[in-house]
Amino acid sequence: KKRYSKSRAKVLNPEVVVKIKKTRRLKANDRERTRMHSLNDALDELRVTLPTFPDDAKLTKIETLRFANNYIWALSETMKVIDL
DNA sequence: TAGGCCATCTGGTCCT
DNA sequence: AGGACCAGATGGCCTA
Repeated sequence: KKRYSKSRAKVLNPEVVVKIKKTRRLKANDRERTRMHSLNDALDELRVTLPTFPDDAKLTKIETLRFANNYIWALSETMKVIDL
């Protein structure tokens, strides 16, 4: 006697499978978009921390990261001097 | 118009 | 299993 009635591997209409895959992808895309937006928000917060002239063009992502790195380095050097 | 920047989609891998 | 993270691909927009 076979009893797959409770089998997890339900045989689904292939048309339905395609539909499920599509909706999963769309959902994943949506999450990915949200994730990238939050990354960009963090980058924006970092930008306002950095000292720039008001009429300067907005720093690009890579510029922001490099500048931040450089700025932190400069500040820590300053601290070293102060500590002397 | 070539090159840089960016947003988005996608499939693979890792993590919970 | 499903979500998070990641890197590559693609296409749009801008400007030197």
